[in-house]
Amino acid sequence: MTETGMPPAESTRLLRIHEAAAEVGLTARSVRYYEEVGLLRPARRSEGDYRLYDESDLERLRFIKGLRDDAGFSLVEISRLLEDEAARERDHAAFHATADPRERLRILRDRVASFEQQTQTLRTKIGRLQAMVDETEARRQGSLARIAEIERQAPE
Amino acid sequence: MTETGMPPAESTRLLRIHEAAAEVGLTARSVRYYEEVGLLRPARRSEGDYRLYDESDLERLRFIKGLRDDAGFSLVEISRLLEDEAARERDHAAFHATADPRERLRILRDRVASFEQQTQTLRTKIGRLQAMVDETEARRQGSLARIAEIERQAPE
DNA sequence: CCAAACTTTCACGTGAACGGCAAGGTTGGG
DNA sequence: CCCAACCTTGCCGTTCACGTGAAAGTTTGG
Repeated sequence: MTETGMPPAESTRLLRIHEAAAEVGLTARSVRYYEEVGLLRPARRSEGDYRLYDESDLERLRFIKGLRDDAGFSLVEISRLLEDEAARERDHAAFHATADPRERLRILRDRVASFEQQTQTLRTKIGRLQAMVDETEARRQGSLARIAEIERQAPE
Repeated sequence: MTETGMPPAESTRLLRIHEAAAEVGLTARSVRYYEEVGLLRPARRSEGDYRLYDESDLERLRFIKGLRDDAGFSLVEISRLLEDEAARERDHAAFHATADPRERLRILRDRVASFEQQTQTLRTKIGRLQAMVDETEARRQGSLARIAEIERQAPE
């Protein structure tokens, strides 16, 4: 039945590359490429060296896709944004390796700082887009004014 | 030919490609490329076929650069966004060619519609970015909660 | 146990968005 | 009128972000 020496009784289901890619709306090739340029590594490999992705990998892939599609960041920029995230993951291990509350606090505070850094970057981008919206709005108002003018001078 | 023999009373200063490019923070090569893919044509050419850009060209270039750098749109996407703009420019001529108020109203209303289309596209993008900000904020809150927990259990 | 379906790495191909150079023509100050 | 500093088109090179096989190994339903 289920006991063959008991493999890691992890309840985290692991997906192969096509499944994982489909789950987040990417192609397997893209996912491999992201690994190639250092954006993520699969949680583990199977006995036959198949890439196996867990839920946190999927989260990360979704985040990458969001930065790419929605924010229009290049993979290099995403890389920089995720540098903090990488540090976070290293700290994650460190966090569980220590029981010292002071150490844990330091790690958590670093995470908070890096989240703030990310939101700051995103908000800067939002600000620029908003400026473009405002400008377009202004031009629209200009046209509306001219419409009103004509309608005043030559009512139907 | 329909000219009066008089050169267009240039009240607008015209810039050559390097000057125009520098003015908006692009390279001459990029500007030529944008022309190649149909994003803009210079206001006119000199006698020796030099490209000459006027102020409205600069505005357009700034808009393109904004869409490219700030919004992260591809040139194809920009092309679609500016398709309306191209129609606007054709209409600009038509606008000045006609004195019929009804025709002018139609043209102006088209312009307004296209402005609204542009802001809509931009706002969609802003919405997606905002969602990412919200998510990052939520994760930040999670860390803050864990910090509070530790501080409660092990006050300094 | 076997074939189908999936995966691996390696390698070359592709479209977008330019960079850079060559071989000329144009402009403008002296 | 001359020449340096622009500009033109043409064309090939490059980087990014993948796509597309090829050849071989792995997993799994029957």
